[in-house]
Amino acid sequence: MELSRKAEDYLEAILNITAAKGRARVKDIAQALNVKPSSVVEMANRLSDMGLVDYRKYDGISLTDKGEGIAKVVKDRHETIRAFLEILRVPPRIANKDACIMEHELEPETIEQLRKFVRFVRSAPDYPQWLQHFESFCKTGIHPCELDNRNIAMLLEEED
Amino acid sequence: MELSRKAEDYLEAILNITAAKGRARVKDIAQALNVKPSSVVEMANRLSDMGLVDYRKYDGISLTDKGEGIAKVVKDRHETIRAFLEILRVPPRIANKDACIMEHELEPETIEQLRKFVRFVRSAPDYPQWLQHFESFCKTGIHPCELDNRNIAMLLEEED
DNA sequence: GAATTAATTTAGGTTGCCCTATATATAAAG
DNA sequence: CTTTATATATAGGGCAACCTAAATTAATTC
Repeated sequence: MELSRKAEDYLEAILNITAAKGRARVKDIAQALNVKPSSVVEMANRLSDMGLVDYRKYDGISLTDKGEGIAKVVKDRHETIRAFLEILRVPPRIANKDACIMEHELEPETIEQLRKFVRFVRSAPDYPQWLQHFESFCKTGIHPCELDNRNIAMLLEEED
Repeated sequence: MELSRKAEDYLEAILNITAAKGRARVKDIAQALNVKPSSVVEMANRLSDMGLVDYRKYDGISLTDKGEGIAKVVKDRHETIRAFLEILRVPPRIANKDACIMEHELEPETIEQLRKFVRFVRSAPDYPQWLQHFESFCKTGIHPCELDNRNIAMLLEEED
């Protein structure tokens, strides 16, 4: 009973739309996933057969408990990956888009390491120095720690 | 002329097999990608139509210059992602597997940030302290920097 | 409440990627 | 050089996701 990427995308979209608008209509789902309404109907039937959504014609789509459970796991993965990419200074819109792509099929071990990394950065008492270094590395291509004592001495001299 | 994930996988496999064994035979490619030989033949024809491989029946498959160029870009992405996941302490086999999954479709900006991150870590003069901290965080769930002076004082007292 | 507009559903088709079973070509062994 | 084994190729299907066009139902407006 392996769930496809796309099926996960649909579940996540339904969860988000339901949270935002109370009810997930075919049109909204189609818009969110950039597909045609007929494709949504097709998937709705498939998900309904799997017991993951309740789908009655002309009356929107809602998650079953089982479907909601899965959707929340998917969404949580998504959030982790998005946060992680933003730590790496991927622009927010791209981070979100790529999280959509990465969130499926990665091994649990990998997701877990991403999760730990996010927690690690967030649990630091101050804004981590290495992250500041990473930022300046992104801009200059130079690792601040490469500047050894001699370089620092030179820099100080220049300040005269 | 968008190239599909799978097509990229085939190109990368052909590059690797050619490097290792001199010539990429249908059987080897099938084995590398876990598909049946007939699937390889089908894709070989498609890639040949696109001008990415030279394919003559019963005589193996080789990359054209164009195909080799693409394959090398794909392989480079793969290596970047694999290295990156290993920095995050994802076990090597899983890192490699998940790199296969991630290497397609991520935005160039995201790949670029991963690349920078890998370079950043590698260009550090010493083994980065924050990485040591991340490792102990993975084991203990505690961020070493959370231990402020008081905690350190307590720890020192215990050493008496 | 009849007519129009919008949303949804159905029917039928396409593409990518995979498969099995069968046929054919090449390589190895007798 | 013929037989056998291995590798490759072809034919014919299947399935997931998508599409367009046509039909149907629901909602809105007059």
